[in-house]
Amino acid sequence: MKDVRVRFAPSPTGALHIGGVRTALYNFLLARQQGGTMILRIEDTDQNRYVPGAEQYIMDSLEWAGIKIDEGVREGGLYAPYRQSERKHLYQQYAQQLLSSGHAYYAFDTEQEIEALRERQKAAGSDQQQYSSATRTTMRNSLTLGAEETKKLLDSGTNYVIRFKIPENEKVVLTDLIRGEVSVNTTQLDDKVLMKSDGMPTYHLANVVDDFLMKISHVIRGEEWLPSAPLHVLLYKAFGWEKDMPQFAHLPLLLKPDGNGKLSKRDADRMGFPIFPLTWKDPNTGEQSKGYRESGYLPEALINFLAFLGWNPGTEQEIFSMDELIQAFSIERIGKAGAKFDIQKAQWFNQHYLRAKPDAELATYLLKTLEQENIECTKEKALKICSAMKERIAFPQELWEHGKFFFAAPKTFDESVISKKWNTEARQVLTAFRNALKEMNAFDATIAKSTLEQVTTTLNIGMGKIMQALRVSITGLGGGPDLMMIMEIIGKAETVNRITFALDTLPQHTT
RNA sequence: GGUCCGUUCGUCUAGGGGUUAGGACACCAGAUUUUCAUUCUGGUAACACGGGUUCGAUUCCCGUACGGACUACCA
Repeated sequence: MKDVRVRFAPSPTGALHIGGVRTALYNFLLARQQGGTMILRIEDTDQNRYVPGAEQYIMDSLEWAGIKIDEGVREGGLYAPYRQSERKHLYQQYAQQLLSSGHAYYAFDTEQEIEALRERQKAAGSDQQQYSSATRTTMRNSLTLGAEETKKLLDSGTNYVIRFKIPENEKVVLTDLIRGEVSVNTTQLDDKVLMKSDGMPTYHLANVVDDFLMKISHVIRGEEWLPSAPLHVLLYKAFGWEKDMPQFAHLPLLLKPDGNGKLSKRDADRMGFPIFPLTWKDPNTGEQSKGYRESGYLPEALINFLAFLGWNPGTEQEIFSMDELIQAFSIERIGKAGAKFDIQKAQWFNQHYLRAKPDAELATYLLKTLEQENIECTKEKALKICSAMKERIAFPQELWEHGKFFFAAPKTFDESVISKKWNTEARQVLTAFRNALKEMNAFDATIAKSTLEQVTTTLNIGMGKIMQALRVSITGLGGGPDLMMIMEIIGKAETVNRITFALDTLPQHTT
């Protein structure tokens, strides 16, 4: 079996879409599993749509996600260059080959002439393709004009494109690794432009030429390419490369969470989740889109989530590291139907991976946030906070967002807790507890607990009845990590102050 | 419109001629937790429809419906 060589071939027209990340991932998994090569090829044949920074963004995104490139623009490789704009001469050369073998022809039709053809077909009620075996004889091209006239036009610098001459009434069958045999008749195909009038190739030509030259073994790409796959097969045949044709695998699409249709940036914005791996600022509009990274998603969580959108191992294991995915992956187990994008599941994965992180790593993150907020905190304290918080958060930023009370006394108190639990008994216990605390020297979570137990026993009031009140007096909230640990972390003096403040300011209900 | 592709719980999916149609997320309930969350236990919930083939079809075949992709000198 020939070496596995796969490529991810994005176009640098903007940020990398999350669906693109999944495509890259599947390619990568196959390459790694088979001991093959992962190639990043930049498909920048459309000069009008080129966006500065997009290429760098794509590479940064893949790197963040843990998808490593073996050959590419940055890495180099035996088949360089990996940027299609730098391979222009190659496409011209291969287009010439097709021209001389009679598989392609020059076309000189203007936009208006093409438009006129379209009108004629519309009037005739035809369902056929625009420029095809049925209509090419009526147009201005090297087939109808003859060699002499064609040469004259070429020499005079007339604009032209090179079109592929689709064979007449032929059945094209291709085997897709995911969908099985797909067949289509060439009467349904049109004479696609291979070389544009600016001298650049179209996707179809460049893609086939490069995949051949780069010895690509598997073309794994989105389902949106399935309709043009027969054209690509025809191209391989025309070049005489049929035996070296890569195997195709067209991936099911990522669908919007509600309703139907391809997942778009619009949907993501509307539903409030990222669509790009990293934050992206569109240089044209100036619009900024928050990425998965900046939203607190861990790369391992995103990868695990993405891997399961369209693929599954056939076992009941859900948690997979990249290495495990590499082991378990197989194209055969990729599904055929589109997968709706469920951000809740991504959050669950994130929560899982976040919990698995050592406290020290989370503490480093928290400390960085605190620095930005100009809040002092020792490493020991950060460690304790992370340990206390980690079981109840899904994103690292929640360490700070849900843990502000560790650093500042509450200014407001949860109304529903106050109305339900802030009563005479609670005030009694809190007062006694606060007074007892004042008297002591040593203080930690265990002491806080035993002290509170003593107080409640003495006053003969159940601990459950006053816990919420105590919590709200210290954190302002109705929920949070272990209260005794919170008191230990903020310290005795702060605990006493906060209880005192609450007793002084909150209404003295007598319920 | 045409071509191609698809259709199992709300979502991701397993399964496959005879199953109590399995798991996960979400949701709901109970337990535990002195509170919230965690954790644990349990629960609700699916084979798009119609014809075949067959002793038997969710599974195979054909239609229908629905959905999607494509239909550029964009990728």
